[in-house]
Amino acid sequence: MTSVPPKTRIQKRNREIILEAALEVFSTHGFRGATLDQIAQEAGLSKPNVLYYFASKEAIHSALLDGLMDTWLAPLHELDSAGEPVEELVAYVLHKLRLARDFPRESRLFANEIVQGAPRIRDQIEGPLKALVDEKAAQIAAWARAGRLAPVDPHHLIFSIWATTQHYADFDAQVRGILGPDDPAHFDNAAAFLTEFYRRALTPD
Amino acid sequence: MTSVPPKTRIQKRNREIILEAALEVFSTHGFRGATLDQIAQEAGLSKPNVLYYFASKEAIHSALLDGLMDTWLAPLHELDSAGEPVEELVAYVLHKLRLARDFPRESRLFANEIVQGAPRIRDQIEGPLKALVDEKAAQIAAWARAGRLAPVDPHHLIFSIWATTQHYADFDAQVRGILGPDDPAHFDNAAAFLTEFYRRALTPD
DNA sequence: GAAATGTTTGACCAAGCGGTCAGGTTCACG
DNA sequence: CGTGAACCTGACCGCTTGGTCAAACATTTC
Repeated sequence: MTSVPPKTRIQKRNREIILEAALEVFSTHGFRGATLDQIAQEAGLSKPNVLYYFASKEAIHSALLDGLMDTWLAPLHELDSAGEPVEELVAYVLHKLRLARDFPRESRLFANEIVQGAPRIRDQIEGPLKALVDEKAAQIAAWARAGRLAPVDPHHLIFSIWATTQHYADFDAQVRGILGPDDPAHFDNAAAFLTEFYRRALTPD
Repeated sequence: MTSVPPKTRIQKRNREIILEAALEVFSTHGFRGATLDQIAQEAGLSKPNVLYYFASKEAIHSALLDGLMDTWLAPLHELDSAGEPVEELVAYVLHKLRLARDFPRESRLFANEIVQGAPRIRDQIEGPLKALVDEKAAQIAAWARAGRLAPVDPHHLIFSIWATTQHYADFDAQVRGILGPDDPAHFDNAAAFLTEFYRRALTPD
């Protein structure tokens, strides 16, 4: 928001190294559980050097969250009102599941934040996120009214999609504990299950 | 496990006060984010007094998790192989949703723990929880084979139920941010949505 | 090649942390 | 009502935390 884009290439590189390290640490320990020393070590820099690039621990965390929100919302943007409703929604489910598989740390960063009451991103949730969800919910409701989709509460449908997909990133430790640590296909199985599941539930009679 | 049941009524009372306060604090800040001072203040006791009843911060956290695991597993135990499959599963969904509504702090305590890699309850997950889930998954698979249930991957079905119900406790901040802070019926709406949703998805053709 | 600017660090600090302890207070019970 | 056990607390301790700073080291620029 207020930050000027980094000037030198060293700045650009080190800021990125720090954000990468911070993502690792924040996503596995939460904001308070993470320490600057941990982040510095993970980044291969000294602590004062980390603070040379970011004003504070808070600032690193904010930078991460800001940079992420857009990526996280993107797939919902793609819900196309011109498409075939059931297939559009299934595609959204699979897109979100892919995100959970490829960016689990980002997902857990959000999860940590929201479980603890979203103190730092409340505004983003009540503002742009709510606006986008409301818009897409209206779209889904219109589909349902037109009989092209089983009648569903659109907001709760969206929640269910978030829940079922992000579960594989956020609760990975539990999923792996139950399925066994090395079930390499469990994301594929999840994809198959969710596809079939949402298709059955959403296809109108 | 090793703890002798408290003797005096003062011990019983204060241990309970401390656990109640600790649940509040741990569930909103995570283990590392919570402090003994916070717990002591919330409990209305001095910090040394808290440590008179529990050996350490760890010990309080363990006591909470131990006492909770059973409650959390109970509804899955009730899945009755003699019942009607779809209705049994819908009843399970609603039972879990009620738990999320009535015990959100307990749910968030687990969520915090699992998001951060479940370092303290890995054994419980890979042991008793996995055993119970595998048993019930076999039951569900049998129902599906008998044609009394749509064909589904039983493990992923159970994950989806956990995800969709606990979502309303764990991600409460997000749900409220989107639905508006005072939608008193949102749990009822969720119940209606999930009932309809799982019925459609699980009823065999 | 030197001055100016940008980068890095060891040493340090105040505050907060989990936990201890000596001693005072309250309670149960004969 | 006396006494021993249970309960409670202020003061304190060693350690970690986020953050500072002066000075050393690189890098760019002219």
